[in-house]
Amino acid sequence: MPLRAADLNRSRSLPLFAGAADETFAAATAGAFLQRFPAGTTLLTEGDQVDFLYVLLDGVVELNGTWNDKETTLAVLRPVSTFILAAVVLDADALMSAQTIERSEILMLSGEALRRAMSRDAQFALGVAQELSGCYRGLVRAIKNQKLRGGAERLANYLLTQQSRQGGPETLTLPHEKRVLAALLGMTPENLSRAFANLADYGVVVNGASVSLTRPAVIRRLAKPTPLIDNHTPDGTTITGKAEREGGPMKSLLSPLG
Amino acid sequence: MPLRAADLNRSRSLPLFAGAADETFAAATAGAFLQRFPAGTTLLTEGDQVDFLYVLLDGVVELNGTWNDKETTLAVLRPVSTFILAAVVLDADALMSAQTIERSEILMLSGEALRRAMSRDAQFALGVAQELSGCYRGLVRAIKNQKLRGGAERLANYLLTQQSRQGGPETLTLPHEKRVLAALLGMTPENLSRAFANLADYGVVVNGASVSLTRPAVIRRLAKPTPLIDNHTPDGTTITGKAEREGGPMKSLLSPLG
DNA sequence: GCGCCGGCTTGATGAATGTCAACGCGTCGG
DNA sequence: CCGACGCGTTGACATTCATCAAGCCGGCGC
Repeated sequence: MPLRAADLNRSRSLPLFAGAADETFAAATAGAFLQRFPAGTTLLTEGDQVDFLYVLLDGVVELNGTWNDKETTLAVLRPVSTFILAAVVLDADALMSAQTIERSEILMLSGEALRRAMSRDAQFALGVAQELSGCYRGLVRAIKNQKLRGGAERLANYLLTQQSRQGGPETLTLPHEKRVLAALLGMTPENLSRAFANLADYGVVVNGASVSLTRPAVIRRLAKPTPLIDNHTPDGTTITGKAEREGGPMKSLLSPLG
Repeated sequence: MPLRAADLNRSRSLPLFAGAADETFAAATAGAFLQRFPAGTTLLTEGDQVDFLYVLLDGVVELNGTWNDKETTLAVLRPVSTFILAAVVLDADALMSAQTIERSEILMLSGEALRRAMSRDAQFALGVAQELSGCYRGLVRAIKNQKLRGGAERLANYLLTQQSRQGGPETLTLPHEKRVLAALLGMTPENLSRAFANLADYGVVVNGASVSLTRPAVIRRLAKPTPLIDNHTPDGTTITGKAEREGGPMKSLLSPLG
């Protein structure tokens, strides 16, 4: 609950607020408060009225949707990320649920205040529009990834993006439990296992959470990555501050989650 | 090419411009021009630099993405709709291709001018953010629809939304060729045929482009429509002018396309 | 140490979907 | 009138994927 200056500073450096006047930022964060949640907490259920913009400062949260007793993961977020911006802008119901995967620290900003701030500060509204554009494009990538590629191909591309985000070493570390990864890639844990097994022929060696891509050329020939689907832009924990780079809240959508 | 006042008026009534000052609207439409395209024209290819915001005034256009010789339809748009707003806001490459399905009339607005206008007029920037939020939510619905429902269920829900949009009569008219519908629902034309055949047991009678939903209760029990996925809001050809209603450019995403 | 439990893997099976081929049936042009 | 062509349908088949069941393994508490 104690709202520290350091926490506000982290929000200030969000691309979302990049162009905003200090005055605007102050107004937008006026009624803000910080909250800490244990792992497995449901922050928001789809259909709920959304009153706050959430800013994940620490931890991991998952966004998912359900229908008819089935569930699908839409994104896994890492700090610093905002989420449910679109619902806040429209003052509408949430279309997805959010729950913590690990113990998380979340800053909550009044939706009402944000909307007022947008009306007053064109630069801030522009920042919001840019952030939303990034989210939108993240979703377009996700749909293309989902509908155009098979399971093994999605995994291969995930590994390549992950490798790129971690600095391009031969062996990378999976940032999530495999079950979470499976959900993110739109398959069952069983099929993720089999997909890994298939990739063995392409020089992918798995050892727990660490994965080595021996034979980069071969795996790339299978994955056929493209900037029109895969966003290899480094974006993970470090905030760039440049609003133009794509991948706001949803940056972690398919591969971009590390 | 002749830019008539009537055409500009139609754009003026777009929710996108609802809050904008007349001055802003004038500036944004300064270098605008109107263009007419025959059916089957490619307006934009994914990867292209985007210099204009497109406003579909008449006709039908399809948005799709490709990878590895496969193609998927992301949306089918009807007038009046804007498209590739996100790319314009970020001054980025297009993530999807656009092509006319029928002869179309399209207004093209300078992206540069739009971005400048956003910087100057907070109300306009707010309108853009709202439009983008609607698009974003449309995509979220699309992903949930795609990942959580099977083919027959997607079709059933499509029919229900379509029925709702056409005023709720027992028998509705498919607004597209079946091949286009199949692509929109994420299946092959063959499977669409079979899906229709399956729905016969649920009181769905197909006769060319006209479909009758005898036994509404039965088909609804199969479809299980929900506002968290299906947007039954009437939205088709008539512009509401209310920016808050959801479903901007992408409103036609899954069912909302008529 | 022992046993329990959760995450992961593996195999067997079935449902859903894509692919390929053939056919009916309209439209259109010779 | 006839034939070509495009759309839609139907059937046989292959592939992908989910589901169910069982087993392996490492961590942790007793």
